[in-house]
Amino acid sequence: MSARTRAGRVWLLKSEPEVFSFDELWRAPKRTTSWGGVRNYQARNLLRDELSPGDLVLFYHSSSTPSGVAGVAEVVRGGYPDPTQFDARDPAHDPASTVDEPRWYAVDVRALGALPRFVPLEAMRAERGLAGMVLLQRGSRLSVQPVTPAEARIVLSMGGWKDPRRSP
DNA sequence: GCCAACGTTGGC
DNA sequence: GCCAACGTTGGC
Repeated sequence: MSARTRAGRVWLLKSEPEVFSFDELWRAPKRTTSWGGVRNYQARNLLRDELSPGDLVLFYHSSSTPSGVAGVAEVVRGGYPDPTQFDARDPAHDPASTVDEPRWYAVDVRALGALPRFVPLEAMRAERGLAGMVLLQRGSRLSVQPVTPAEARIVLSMGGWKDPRRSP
């Protein structure tokens, strides 16, 4: 494993760029956002239990032309109750959820940088080393996905990524 | 816009 | 607990 990913694991987070793009994260205060509104139990479990500060994030643009990995971010705060579930005006409001027993979780994510080269889905499909990626599995829809270190190295290399956290 | 794949809901 | 119906995701 490279030093780049030594400190933590790597995740792929999907977002529709028309709803929230990597560029919007880049321009956000502190380049940070609360990653919430996820209403799938498998993804919820990952947000709540697995994503940890320092973990790397591949920011994937879905339902887009083309779809693909647009940028790199990092987790800066691990799972905490997703505030949107308590907000009656939020589309992700969940009336069945209570503060004492929250059902949904969010993490905070900070942009590290756009990939010098956008990595389209099609290019990832063509890469033998990425054949096992959750993203590329038939019917895969999970919006929070684990990425292996080897897969991350390939995607980051395709994108021309140099980790600013490691640069002299 | 189409539709395959998947997750959730709710009747029984 | 089963499973049909329905809603959503997301590539094309």
